[in-house]
Amino acid sequence: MKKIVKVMKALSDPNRLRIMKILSGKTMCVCELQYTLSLAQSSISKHLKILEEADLVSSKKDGLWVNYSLSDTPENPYAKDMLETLETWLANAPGFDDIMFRALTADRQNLTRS
Amino acid sequence: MKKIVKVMKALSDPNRLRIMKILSGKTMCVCELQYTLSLAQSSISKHLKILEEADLVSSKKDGLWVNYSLSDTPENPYAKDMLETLETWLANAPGFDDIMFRALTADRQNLTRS
DNA sequence: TCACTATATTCCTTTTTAGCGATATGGAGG
DNA sequence: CCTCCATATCGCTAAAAAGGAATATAGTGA
Repeated sequence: MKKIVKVMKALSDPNRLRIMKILSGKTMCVCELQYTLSLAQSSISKHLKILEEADLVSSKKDGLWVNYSLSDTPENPYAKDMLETLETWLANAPGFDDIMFRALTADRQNLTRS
Repeated sequence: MKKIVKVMKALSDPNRLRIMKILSGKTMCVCELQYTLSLAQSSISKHLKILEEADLVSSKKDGLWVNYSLSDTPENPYAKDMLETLETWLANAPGFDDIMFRALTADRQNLTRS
């Protein structure tokens, strides 16, 4: 039951749903999500941690960057079910257009000083 | 997207999940839920309101009592999906034994002064 | 080793939520 | 109309969650 709560809580925040929607389209690093959502970097990191602890998202280091994507093989069965459900929901739900448009121009190369 | 958040938020609280579990077994009035969950009456009412506004639960007056049950024909499609999902989840999830036992002895006749 | 960069963590503030007691509402019966 | 009861709502307090700025961490390249 604790696990159900964890997954539901993770999905009950608009910005985290936006992250799920974005990641359903492509893998992104923290800075790209930060740009897309116009949130502070620490806020993005915190949201990602909550999603990762709910087993909805997984991360993989790539040098300095950390790439986040939807969890491919979630151990938490509730997360697994919700990932399937979200696939349908987020594909059709309104209210994501502006974010998805912004996501198109999020490119770590341009967001970086190097 | 607002509607998704509403449904997820409604399901991200342990006591509201307990209510969903109990109502999946039988229709109950507020005082029976209050007895089963050992919460203040006002707290139960508030939880039920949140669940009802998410379209997960519906109510029907019966004299002085108000009977609550799982929403039979939810208008909110996300609520509909989650009701199906919860049917499986709650049937198997651990952590509800004590509550379900208490629910067995919840009877409005014994909880009432009349 | 040093400087630099992306991300994680900490600290603090503001907002939201859960809980309770007290009061309000509305139906039932005298 | 008046009283009683089940439930809903209000007002408040305490705890949790979201947000940002600042700092810590860890990888990279010189």
